[in-house]
Amino acid sequence: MPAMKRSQLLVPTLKEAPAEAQVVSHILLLRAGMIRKVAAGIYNFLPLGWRAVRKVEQIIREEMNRAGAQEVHMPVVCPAELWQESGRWTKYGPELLRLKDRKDTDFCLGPTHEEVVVAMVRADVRSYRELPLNLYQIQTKFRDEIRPRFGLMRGREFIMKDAYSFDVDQAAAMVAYQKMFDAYGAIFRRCGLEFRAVEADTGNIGGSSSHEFQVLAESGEDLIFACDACTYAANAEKAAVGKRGETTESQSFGDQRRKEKEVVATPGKGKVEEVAAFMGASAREFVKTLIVRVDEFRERSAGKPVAGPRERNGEPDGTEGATHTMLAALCVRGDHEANPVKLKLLLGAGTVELASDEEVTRATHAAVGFAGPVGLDLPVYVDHDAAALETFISGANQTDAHVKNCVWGRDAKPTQVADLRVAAVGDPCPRCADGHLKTHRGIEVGHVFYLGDKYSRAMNAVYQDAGGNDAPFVMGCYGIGVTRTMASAIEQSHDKDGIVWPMSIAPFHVAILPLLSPTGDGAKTAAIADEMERALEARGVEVLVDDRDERPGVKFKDADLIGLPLRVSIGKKTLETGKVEVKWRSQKEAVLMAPEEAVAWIAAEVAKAVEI
RNA sequence: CGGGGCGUGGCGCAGCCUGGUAGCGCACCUGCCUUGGGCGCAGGGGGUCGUUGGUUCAAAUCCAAUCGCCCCGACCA
Repeated sequence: MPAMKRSQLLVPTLKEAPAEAQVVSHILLLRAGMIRKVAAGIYNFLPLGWRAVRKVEQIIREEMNRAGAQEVHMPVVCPAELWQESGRWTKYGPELLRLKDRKDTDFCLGPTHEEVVVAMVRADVRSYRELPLNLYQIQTKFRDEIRPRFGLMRGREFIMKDAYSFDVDQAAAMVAYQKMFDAYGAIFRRCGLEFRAVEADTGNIGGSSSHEFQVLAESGEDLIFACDACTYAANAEKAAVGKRGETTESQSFGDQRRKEKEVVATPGKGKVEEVAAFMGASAREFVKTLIVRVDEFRERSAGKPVAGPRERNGEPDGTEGATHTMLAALCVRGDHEANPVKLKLLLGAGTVELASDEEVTRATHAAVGFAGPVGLDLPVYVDHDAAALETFISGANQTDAHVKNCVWGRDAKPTQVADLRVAAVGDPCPRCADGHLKTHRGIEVGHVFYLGDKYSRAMNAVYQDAGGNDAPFVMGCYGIGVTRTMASAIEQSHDKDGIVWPMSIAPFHVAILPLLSPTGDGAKTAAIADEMERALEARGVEVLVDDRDERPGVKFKDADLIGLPLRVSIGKKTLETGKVEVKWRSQKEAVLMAPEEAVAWIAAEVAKAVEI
C-alpha cells in the first residue's frame, strides 16, 4: 500500500476512552481509531487496525510457508455432520455456536477446524507417499465465549491461524511439531514481542508435546514460571519443582525425632496459620492434608496416549476401559500450595478436585480442617518437601486436635512421594543445576499441540502404509491468535501517551507531520513532506502524512496515540535551518537532519527492523 | 451461569433519592483568531433519557418486566 494522507484515512481518534474498555490494548485500540465494537466480543477493524492485522498475518504466512506448510481456506460455517463424527457435536459446550439453514440442517460456526481438515485430508490423501502434510489457514473463528472481555484479547469472533500436520507415525509428527515450534519462535520474534515458550499441561502424552507461546506482559491473564538460568518455562499448573540439594527444614527439632507422636488439643483452629500461631510453631513444620476426589481414575495403558486437557473441549480421548472414582489424601508442607493438576497427571485421572465437606468428614471422622496422614485410611500422596520433614505436625483426624512429633514411615506411610505442589518463586529449576524459578504474567498467543490419532481414528481417516495396511494419520495442531497477538503487542509496548508499535507490525512505518497550516509558510513544510513521502515510498517505506489543517499539538498527540515507530516533524524551527526533525516514538530525543539525509536514514532503519 | 454495577446527543458524565417542558465537558458545523504538545472568542446543529408496560394531572426521575453492556468467578488462541 502506498503512502497515505491522514486527511483521507478514517482514523477517528478519541481523547477519552469509552467506559467499556478496561485494559490498555482495548483502550488504545479504541482511542487510536483502530477498532470499534459491533457487539459483545465482536469488532470492526478500521483502516489502521486492519493494516496491523495484515502485517501480523503476513509474517505468519511467510514463516509458515518457510516451514513447509501450505495455506488453504476452510469454511466458517461447518456442517454438524462432521462434528457428529468426531463426537464433539454433543461434547462441545455452548461455546459452539450452532445454527440451521433453510432446510433445517444443523451447522456450526467453526471455533477450530480439526473436523473439517481431517475430512479434507481423508477424502484425498491415500498413501504414506503423500505425507508429511501440513495445512494451515488464517481465518475468522467464532467461539461463543461465556464472557468476552478485554477487547481483542478475548473476543468471540477473532482471527486465528490454525495449522494441522499429518504424519505416518509419532516420530514423524514430532518432526512436524518441532518445525512448528521453531516457526512460532521466528514469528513472534519478527513481531517484536518478548515471549516465552512454556510447557503446558498435556495429559500424559509426554513432556514436549504441548507448548504455549506466552507474550510477557504485566496485564497477562496467565501466570507462568520461568528459569532465570536456562530456557525452562511452564505455566502455573505445570511448573515442576526441582530437587533441593539437602533438607535443612527441620533442624530446629533436633532430637525431638525420637519423641513419640503426641496429640494436642487445638480447639477451633483448622487453618495452618492459626494452629501454627497457637502452638508457637512455623507453617513449614506442618504437613497440610487435602482430601481430594479422583474421578475417571484408570490404570494407564502402556504407551497409549491418555486424554489430555483438550478433552475438556469434548475431544475424543483416545482411550477406552473402565474408570472409577476414589478419595485420596494430598499432602504438602504447611507453607506450600497443593497442585491437584499434578496429582491428576501422576494418576492419569480425568479430574482431581477437592472432596466435599461430607466426603472429608466421612473419610477423616473429623471436621474439615483436621485431616492428616497419620492413621488415615486413604492412599496418601506426598509432595517431596513435605516428605522431607524429619518430624511434622498435622491434623489428627479428630475434630479440634492436631498431632505433633510425627515421623514419616513410623507414624504414616506415603503411598507415593512426588512433585505435587504449586511452584513458588525461588524454587530450584527442574531442568538445570543452578537456576531458580521466577514468575511472569503472560498472554497466550500461540499453542502447539501433538494430537496423535484422536481425530483420525474417530473419523476413520487413514492412509495406506508401505505394507499396504491402513493406519490413522498421526496429527498435530498449531494455533496462533492473530488479533490477540496484535493486542498483546500493545499490552507489551505502550506508554501514557499511546501505542509504541514494533516496526514490523506497525500500520505504517513513519509519520510525517508538516506543522504549519497549509497557507503561507505552510506551503513549504507541505512541499518538504510530499517530497519525503515520495522518496521514502520509493524505498519501500510506508508513510502516513498528517496533512490536516490542525495545530501542532493536535498532530503530536495523535501521532503519539497511534504510535508509529518513527516521526518526522517539519515546522518553523526546522525550516530555518533547512532540516527536519526525526524521532523514535520510543525515545525522548529527536535528531535534526537534512531531508535527503533523513530519507536515507529512515529507509535504512526500517529495513533493519523489518528484515530479520 | 452465579455475584456486583451501569444504560441520558458520537465520546465522557451530571440530573433520578425529594416526579413539574433535559444539562455540562469533549467532538461536530460557521466565522474570526492562533500555529512546536489536544489554543482563544462568538454563533450553531444534534438526545421519543435502552425497550415495553404500569402508577400519576404530569415520569429521565417511582414500580414491574425485558434487552444490552461492564466488572469479579469456572473455560480458551
